[in-house]
Amino acid sequence: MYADVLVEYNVKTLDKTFTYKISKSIINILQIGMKVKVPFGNSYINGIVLNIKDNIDNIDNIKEVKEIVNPNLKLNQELLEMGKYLKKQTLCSLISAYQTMLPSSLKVKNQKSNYELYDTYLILNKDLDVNKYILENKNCKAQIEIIKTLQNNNKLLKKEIKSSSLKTLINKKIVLEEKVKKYRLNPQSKKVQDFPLTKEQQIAFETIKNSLNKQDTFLLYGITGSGKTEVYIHLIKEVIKNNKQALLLVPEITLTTQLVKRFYERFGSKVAIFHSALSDGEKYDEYQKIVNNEVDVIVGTRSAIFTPINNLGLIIIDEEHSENYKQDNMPRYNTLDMAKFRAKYHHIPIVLGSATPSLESMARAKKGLYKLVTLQKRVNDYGLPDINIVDMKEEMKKRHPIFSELLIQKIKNRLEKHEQVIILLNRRGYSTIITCQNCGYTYKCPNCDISLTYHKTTNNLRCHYCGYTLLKPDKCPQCHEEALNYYGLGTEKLEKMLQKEFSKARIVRMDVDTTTRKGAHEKILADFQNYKYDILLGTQMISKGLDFAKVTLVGVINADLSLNMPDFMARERTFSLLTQTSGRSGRRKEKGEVIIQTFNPDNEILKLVQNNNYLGFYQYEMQNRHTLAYPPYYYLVSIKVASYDYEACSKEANKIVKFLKTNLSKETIILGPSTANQFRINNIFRFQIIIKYKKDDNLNKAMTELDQIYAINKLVNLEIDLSPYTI
DNA sequence: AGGGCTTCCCGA
DNA sequence: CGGGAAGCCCTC
Repeated sequence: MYADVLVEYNVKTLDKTFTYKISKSIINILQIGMKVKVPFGNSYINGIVLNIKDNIDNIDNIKEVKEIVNPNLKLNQELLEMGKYLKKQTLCSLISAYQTMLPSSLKVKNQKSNYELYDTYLILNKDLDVNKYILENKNCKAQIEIIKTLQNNNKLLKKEIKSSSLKTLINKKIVLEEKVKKYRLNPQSKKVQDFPLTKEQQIAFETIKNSLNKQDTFLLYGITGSGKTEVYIHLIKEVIKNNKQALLLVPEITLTTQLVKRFYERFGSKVAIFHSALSDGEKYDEYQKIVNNEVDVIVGTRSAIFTPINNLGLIIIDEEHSENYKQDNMPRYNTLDMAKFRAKYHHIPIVLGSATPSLESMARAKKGLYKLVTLQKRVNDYGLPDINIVDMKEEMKKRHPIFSELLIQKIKNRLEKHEQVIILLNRRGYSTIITCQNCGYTYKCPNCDISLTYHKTTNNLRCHYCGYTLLKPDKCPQCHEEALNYYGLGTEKLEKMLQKEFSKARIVRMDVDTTTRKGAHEKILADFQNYKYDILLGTQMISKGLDFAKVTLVGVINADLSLNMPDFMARERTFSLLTQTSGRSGRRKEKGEVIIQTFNPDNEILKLVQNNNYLGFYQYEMQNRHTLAYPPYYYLVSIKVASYDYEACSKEANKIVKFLKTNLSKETIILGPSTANQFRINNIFRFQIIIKYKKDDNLNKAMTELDQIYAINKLVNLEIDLSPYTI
């Protein structure tokens, strides 16, 4: 018998299997999907068995596979196939596909295999006469004490007994040690009351429930506070009734502490959680729980889509519009693609939930490819907050450059009433955008309709899509004032200013800088929940999924920041961000309020946010996308050409465009090469080529070919993204 | 010629 | 990826 083994090295030239003779010692236990240690070159490395066969074409000097690394764990048939699909979707090597799918404790390269944790218990040896031993050792008081305690308790944790006499008893086999496998996370369920579903929720639940054995995709469009989670919970209970498991994906688990807590309360030890903030050991444990069918529900971030759930019954992707579902390094997979693979494999439905569905999902729902289920009301008929838009151009004149009069007055009011406030300042990314402080004008590319980015080194404005360049002007072309300004206010500075304005307020800041330590998110949110703070200030990480009863005011500082990001998705992101953030306000009886500060009060997107008009936004933005040939009307591919050699980089990028023009279909649009968004990082230059296509039968072949050609090129490196979220 | 350093090639 | 072979330069 022979085994085809995929080896651990992630190199394009080794993206194939090697055949080994299976040693007699493991021939009865070796299975496809197992991790093995094999001789390779002149050392030993790990690999995965992809195939077992009886005969081979003659290979000289065939070597033997003798050792299985961890016989308890293997990639099952579904995961093996999903890896191949992942490779096809992202053009990565098969081994890196499998590496991505496995938690770090189980990665192919990993030599350490023992992550199991045990509790050691002590019990009396029943085969020996303990009383006789006591009589014979009357002087050993400490020993007798231990024996007495054990007689009374039957079983004791070893670490509870500190006495050194224990060792003697263990050596004499009077006391035996018993190891019991232990999990690092042991959630307890609580008796909680089920909320009765509202009419809308009931209809949503029934609709999806009727498809539980079908391969349908649902778009659950429910406004903020409409109780989507409760619908999920009811569906999951239904799945469990059918003896199947449910997978609930969330964009960022550290921000969904509240959700996990809710699931722990309902389902207790039947929940496994899976996300990158877990330690290797914790991940290993949770993985084991899943492999051994010990859980009913898996809650996790995008990597949880690869967990070996044997009897999957439902996949829910919450906040489906979130960019976190796309992995932004190799392999650049899209979680929804993987979910669709699994849904097909298990013949089960997918539920996509959001208050602001992505245009793509909504377009598919409208086309009938997805089934649309809507929740239009907040539970208990709590109203949506009132949204005010404040014109900061006016405030500037009144010398209120950061906090408008209205916002200051409303915050004061909340502090007096002992209610809470959330302040959002979305300073993300580092592109510097020029805005006119007098009239709100921002520079846009005439070809691509995205904001131009200021480059200090060359003193010009540039379009990162097509390469359009403009020398930096002194005056605003619209109002001719010298009021062009670069934005650079961050949360840290804002915190200080806020504290100065409200000296007595208790303020907490939540952004990347304050949340790097493990558990920091949880602590900030718990403290805010327990009213240890009056104001929570943060970046977009405070926008999603939070539910605080006392928050009745949300303030958005500088909404223009995200609106003017140089990206065709900027409008969609802004609408979603502002709608989601607004949704944090007034989630109980007290009416909520939102204040959005902007230099563009007439902006269409902001007006749509103000009126809670998602469908209006959908129509408006679909029109834009149609005109400018962006998704969902066109699919995109992004190719980044990177090299430390500027000349080579530019030359190859042009060669690639030529290659694409001859190899892709005539209808496909090829843009570039232009300089990539981050043109020069660590002295590596990056050019970008963008492909827009509707249907191109040649695309896959051309991309694979390109990838092959550049796999061996050491001077130039290609980063191909077949489903970019951002370009 | 032979040592030392870089590049190339290949793995079952 | 990583070890060994081949290729290449340099020296006393």
